[in-house]
Amino acid sequence: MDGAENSIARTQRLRQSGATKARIGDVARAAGVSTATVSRALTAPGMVQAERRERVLEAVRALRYTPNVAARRLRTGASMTILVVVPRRRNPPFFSEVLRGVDVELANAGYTALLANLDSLTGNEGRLLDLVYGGQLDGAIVLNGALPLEDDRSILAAGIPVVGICAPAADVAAPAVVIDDMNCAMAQTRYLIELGHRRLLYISGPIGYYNEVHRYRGFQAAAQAAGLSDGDLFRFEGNYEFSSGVAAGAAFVDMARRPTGVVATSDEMAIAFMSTVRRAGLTVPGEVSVIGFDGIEFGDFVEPALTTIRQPRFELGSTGTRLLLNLIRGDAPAPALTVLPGQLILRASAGAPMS
Amino acid sequence: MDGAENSIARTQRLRQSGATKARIGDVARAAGVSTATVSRALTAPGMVQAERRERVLEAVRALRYTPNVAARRLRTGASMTILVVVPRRRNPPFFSEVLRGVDVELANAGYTALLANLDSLTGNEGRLLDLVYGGQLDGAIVLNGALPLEDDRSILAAGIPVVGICAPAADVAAPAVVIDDMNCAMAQTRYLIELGHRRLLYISGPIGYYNEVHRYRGFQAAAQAAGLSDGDLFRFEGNYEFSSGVAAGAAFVDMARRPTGVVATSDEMAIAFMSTVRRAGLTVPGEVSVIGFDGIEFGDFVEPALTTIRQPRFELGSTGTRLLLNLIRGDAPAPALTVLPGQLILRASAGAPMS
DNA sequence: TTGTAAGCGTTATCAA
DNA sequence: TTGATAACGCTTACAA
Repeated sequence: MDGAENSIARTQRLRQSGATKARIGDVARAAGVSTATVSRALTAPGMVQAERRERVLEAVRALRYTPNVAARRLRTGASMTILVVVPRRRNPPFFSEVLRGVDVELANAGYTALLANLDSLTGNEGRLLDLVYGGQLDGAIVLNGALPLEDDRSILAAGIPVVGICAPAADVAAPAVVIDDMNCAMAQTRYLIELGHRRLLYISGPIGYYNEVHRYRGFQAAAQAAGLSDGDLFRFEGNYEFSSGVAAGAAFVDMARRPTGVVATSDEMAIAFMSTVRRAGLTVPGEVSVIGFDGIEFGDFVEPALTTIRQPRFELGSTGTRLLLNLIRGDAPAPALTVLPGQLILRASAGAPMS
Repeated sequence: MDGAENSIARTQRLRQSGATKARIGDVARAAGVSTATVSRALTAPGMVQAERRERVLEAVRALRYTPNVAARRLRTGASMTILVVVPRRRNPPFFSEVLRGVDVELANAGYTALLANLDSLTGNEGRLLDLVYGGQLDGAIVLNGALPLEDDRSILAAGIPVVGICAPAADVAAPAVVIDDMNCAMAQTRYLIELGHRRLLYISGPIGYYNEVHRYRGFQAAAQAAGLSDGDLFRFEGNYEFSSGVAAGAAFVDMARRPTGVVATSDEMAIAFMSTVRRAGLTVPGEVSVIGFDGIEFGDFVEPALTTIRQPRFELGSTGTRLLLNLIRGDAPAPALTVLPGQLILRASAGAPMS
């Protein structure tokens, strides 16, 4: 409220002192046309006679006129702004690249991204929902399934188009662009098995969530297909972050009969795991082979270089964004699920088990 | 009372069937007050009689009313939105934490962050400036000195408050929050010198930019203070990214008389450098000691763990943001430069030189 | 193709 | 404390 009053007071002062911002009427007067013509010259140039259009544009330049966005939005009802909901601080190298895909695509289409870190959102969901319900958002991109929610309001109930990237938005019939989690996890697991590993540790993401459900399913499927017994399969619950890799590594070192192969569901966990067990005196891939998931660049600079699954991070972002823009335009009905493939990257952290 | 409730019920039914969004007039009618009272009840509750306020709030809930943001902005002239200009894709682990500081602080104050990746901005600066000049931005935070600019428009000319974080915004008299670059670089260098290194390689950031200028100055000052000769000091031009570390490492391996100590101006470069020279057969810190700059978490998981300078990343973000909010409120005149200290983190990548 | 004028949904002013 | 009402600056019927 303070802000509002100050702002108005300030504007008035500016006006009085002559440092006024040009408005459409000023341009109209300067160009000797009506405000309607100015508006058209700027938003639908084809509808204005060339000569007049020139006069208008010249006046615009001369007065340094920029249309007031709030007024335009109020009048048109479109905000050209997209809400991007980002998961807490997890895995910056991964998400930053996805975001770049989102950002580039949005910018190309003339949209602006409003970034909502789910972190700072805690207790602040309301503010965001005010924006959505306040008509200031044309759509939303949800990067990790988690949506801002209040007792009786949700982004979806607001009726704006939503697209999930990396995972479907929670409990929602919104289209999503995801990686082929299950097959990627199968590829990870199969690779270790083909190297000769028969006893495996799987370091999971938060259990119950979309990605984890599918990846674990892939892990199990590959293990079963190879005839591994349940007694040779272990699952350590992680959260994709370094700390989980450290914890898994510590637990691993203490195991009586250690697995020889480790399937991690994020590169961070894989990297922290390797570092931890190596410091405890184990060799990688000698005593334990490790395969990661994500394909962040760091994987190439750790010791040993990380064998992993590369996700098409940029494409996840850009593809999802294009989908949303189509939705907003009311174009084609989007497919419920767009699945992008991952790619196995062979480096040094996985090899044949010592016999 | 009865009348009000009936009225509410009726309106609610109408809305639900008509799928219209409630407006302030609907609430006013339902509560039996004027729109002015509704507005006050929501933005300045103290100015409304308790009993009436209750009636209004009840109607708001019943109608699921959320004020239209565009209208409010148009009327008040305040957008409660801050532009955050982020450098290209560089060093996600570093900037993501700075951004978290920004985001948390902004959210606390009820502001929303508009993220502009300088990457996608290329050729799109105009769009952003339209927003600024269109009155949709109350302030700007610039994360790396680079500002969107057009022939005749710039964020600063628009007259909104600007704050630089990590580096002062280019060519501008805007306040900034930075780390103590020079002293940190001196601390890096001095540490290597105290370990016994007399021949040093400095891997720079992009030459000419604020941080690099000051860090290099610190490097030189420490070297001179220790009486190192110019012939024993080398500078490799980098850009803070992995690729520079790789290039520096390759060049290093080829040197005839190699330095024994390496001062890197980013952790990514330090990490990539270590990895590169190790793969070429050199030992770290045996044959070459390396010290990084930033303090990202990855540094703890590489081999050997990276000795480095830790920047207070979150605080850089939050401090700068508080500064901006003060500026917007018109509070105290901000200091031109707020300098935060770094911290030397001792790990394993630097040791005494082999004699 | 152009101009006139009616809103878009708020909040601030002013009078009561 | 409250209500009527005039902006805020733009776009778009509608009429010419």
